Amino acid sequence: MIDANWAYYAFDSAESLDSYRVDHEANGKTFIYNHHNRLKLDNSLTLNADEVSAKLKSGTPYVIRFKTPTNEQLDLNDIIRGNMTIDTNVLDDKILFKSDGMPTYHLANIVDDHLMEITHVIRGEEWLPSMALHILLYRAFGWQAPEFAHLPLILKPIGKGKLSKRDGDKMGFPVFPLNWIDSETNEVSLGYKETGYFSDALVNMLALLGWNDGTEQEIFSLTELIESFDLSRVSKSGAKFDPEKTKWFQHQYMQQKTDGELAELFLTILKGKQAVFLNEREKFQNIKPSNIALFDNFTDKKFVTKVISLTKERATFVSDFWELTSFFFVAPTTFDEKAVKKQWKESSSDLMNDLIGILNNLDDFSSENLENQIKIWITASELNFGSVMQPFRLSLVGALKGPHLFDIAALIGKPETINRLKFAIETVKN
RNA sequence: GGUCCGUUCGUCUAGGGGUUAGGACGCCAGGUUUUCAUCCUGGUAACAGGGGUUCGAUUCCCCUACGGACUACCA
Repeated sequence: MIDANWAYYAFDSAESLDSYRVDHEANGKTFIYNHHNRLKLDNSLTLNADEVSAKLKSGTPYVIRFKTPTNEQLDLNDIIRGNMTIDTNVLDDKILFKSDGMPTYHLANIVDDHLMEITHVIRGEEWLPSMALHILLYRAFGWQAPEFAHLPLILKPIGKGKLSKRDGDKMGFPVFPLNWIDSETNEVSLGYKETGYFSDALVNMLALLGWNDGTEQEIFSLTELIESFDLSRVSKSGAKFDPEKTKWFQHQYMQQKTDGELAELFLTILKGKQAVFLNEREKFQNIKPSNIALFDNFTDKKFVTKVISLTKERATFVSDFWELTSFFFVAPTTFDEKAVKKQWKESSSDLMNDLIGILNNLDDFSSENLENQIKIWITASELNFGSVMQPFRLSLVGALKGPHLFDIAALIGKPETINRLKFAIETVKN
């Protein structure tokens, strides 16, 4: 490039350039190393050949700068932004080769991409100002330039500027795909994977951030994305990142997974939970003998799959399942105080005793039959539905939450259901 | 400061010379439900401002404002 007059040696020291910058600034001007002043500076354009080779021989530090052409309106085409024109006179003579013998990004990038036969350069908008230089570099080498697409930036959810790792740490959402550990502070920034996001949900969210296919479809499988994604439909402006919408995507993908797939994932969490309870087995045994029988459920894929089917729709992450389903595996040992106060009336113990009587006589403990029989009893006894169901739920779950109560009873089975009712009658005092 | 890019509900966006300016997230209300959720239905809410061009502008052009990027011997 030097031989072809596309570049030149520059011997200016960092200090001298700095002082030029300071000088210019003091006069309200901006110092740019380009055609404006390259002929007044210390380089191979101003020095004669002998002086240059003397400097080089003596080991004087040098860089190699690009000799930006002058007085040209450069037509640039970006797949996303369309046509732009840049006046080459405003460009500076970028350093191509550093004094440490290493190329700068600009040189390395062009050479590397050319050698790798890159056809499309797709990168962040922060590179847009460098595009003119890169096009010029391709021209200088006599290489055909690839196509360019400058993607809009992802911005902070609140406040100004582009999204940074720090924002995620502050506001409690991941920024990186995987955990990232700061090598200096050892601080860990949680990644999407570790937080529990499915990769296809994350990809879908990212794809829709600044792009859509023109229809109202928002959920795209990877295959659909490959089919319909089109750079020319990417929007030009930056997009504020929305953690809530990201969660919504994750929830959608959660619902698409089969109960079996989710059970498989939950099973690994359950293994750890089971270990905890096994460690406390003795203490636990004193409180609730009935729990021992349930330990098998921790590893029973069929059982876990059913549990998932009852609770999937309310889960966003696999890690939500324990909170949602722990009562399927461990009987409640305590009862939500507020709920007890509100729903466990004076008559509740007697009602639950009566309920035990009804349940004892049931051979068919399916959810449907339970529901039918209990409703018949409630109607016949002229009871209030809630006055039975609320203490019943409290007994089985320990709180006023969870899926259809008869499904819960059917799944944990008759002996366990009755055990829990008995325990509640003994324990809950109002 | 300079150069470049951008600007439709709070957010992500569709649209594009004549539209009731559409969808999604969020929020609010109602419904479903024995509970908490989920879910369903409905509602809220936008063309940055000013000039042109035009019969007509949110859409095209210009200016301003605002936002963003870059402005290193980092990438």
